[in-house]
Amino acid sequence: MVENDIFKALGDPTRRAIFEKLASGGMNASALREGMAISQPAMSQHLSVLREARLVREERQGRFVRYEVDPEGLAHIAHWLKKYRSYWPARVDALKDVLKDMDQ
Amino acid sequence: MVENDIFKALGDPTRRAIFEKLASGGMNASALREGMAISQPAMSQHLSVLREARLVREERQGRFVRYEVDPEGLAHIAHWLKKYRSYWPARVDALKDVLKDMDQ
DNA sequence: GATTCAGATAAGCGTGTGCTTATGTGTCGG
DNA sequence: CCGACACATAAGCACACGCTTATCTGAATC
Repeated sequence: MVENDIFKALGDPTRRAIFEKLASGGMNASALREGMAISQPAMSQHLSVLREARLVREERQGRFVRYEVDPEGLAHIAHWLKKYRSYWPARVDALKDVLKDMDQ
Repeated sequence: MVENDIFKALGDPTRRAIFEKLASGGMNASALREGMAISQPAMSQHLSVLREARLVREERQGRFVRYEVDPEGLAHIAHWLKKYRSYWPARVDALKDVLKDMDQ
C-alpha cells in the first residue's frame, strides 16, 4: 500500500522538515543535519522512511550519500488527490491558487 | 500544525477507506459501518480524527449524524503539494493525468 | 593497512496509536 | 417518562513509532 507509506512518512513534522529542506536542493545527510537538532542515527532513520515512501532518493557519491526529492512520491499524492477533485470548491482560496497556477 | 493532523489521519488505511467511502456520498456513521468489519466505537474514533483534520465534517440530523467530505482538508494538501511543483516531472504518468485533467 | 570520516544498523526505552469492552449522552416513538 | 436507537466517551491493552547510545560498514587519506 503505497499511499500508506507516503502519508505516514509525512505525518511526522521532523520528516516534513527534512523533506522541505531537501526540496530547496539536494544534499548529503550531514549537511541536512546542520541546524536541525537531530542525532545522526535519527536522521538516517528518517531518510530511510522517506526513501521507502519514494519521497526521497539517494545517490552514493564517494563516502557521501547525496539525497534529493523523488518526484515519484509527490506524483502519488497528486494522483490520490485527483480522485476527490469534485470536492475542490472554487471558494477555497488555497486551492484556487493551485488551479490558477496549473492553468497557465 | 494542520498538515500534521491531515497526513497522520490519512496514514491509516482504515481511515482512508472511510474517507473514500464518504467521498462517494455523505452518510451517517451506521451506514458507513456497513460492510466494513469495524466496531461502532472504532468508527466513531476514526471519524473524530478525520474531523479534527478537517477532512470530514458532521451535521446533526435528528438522532443521526450525517458525515461528509470537508473540502478544507483536501485544499490544505493541494496547497502543500503546490510548494513542490517544480519537482513534478512531465514523465511521471500519474501526474501527467492530473495536469491534463486540470488543463481543460 | 591503519585511521578517519559518512552513514547505516542494532537494541532498548518511553510514548502514541488503534483496537476492545463498558458506559454515557442525546433524540425519537410509544 | 421510558425503552430503543445512534453515537460519543472512558479505560485498558497490544503494538508501532521515534528517539537514544552503541556498534558496524564502507570509502577516502595517509
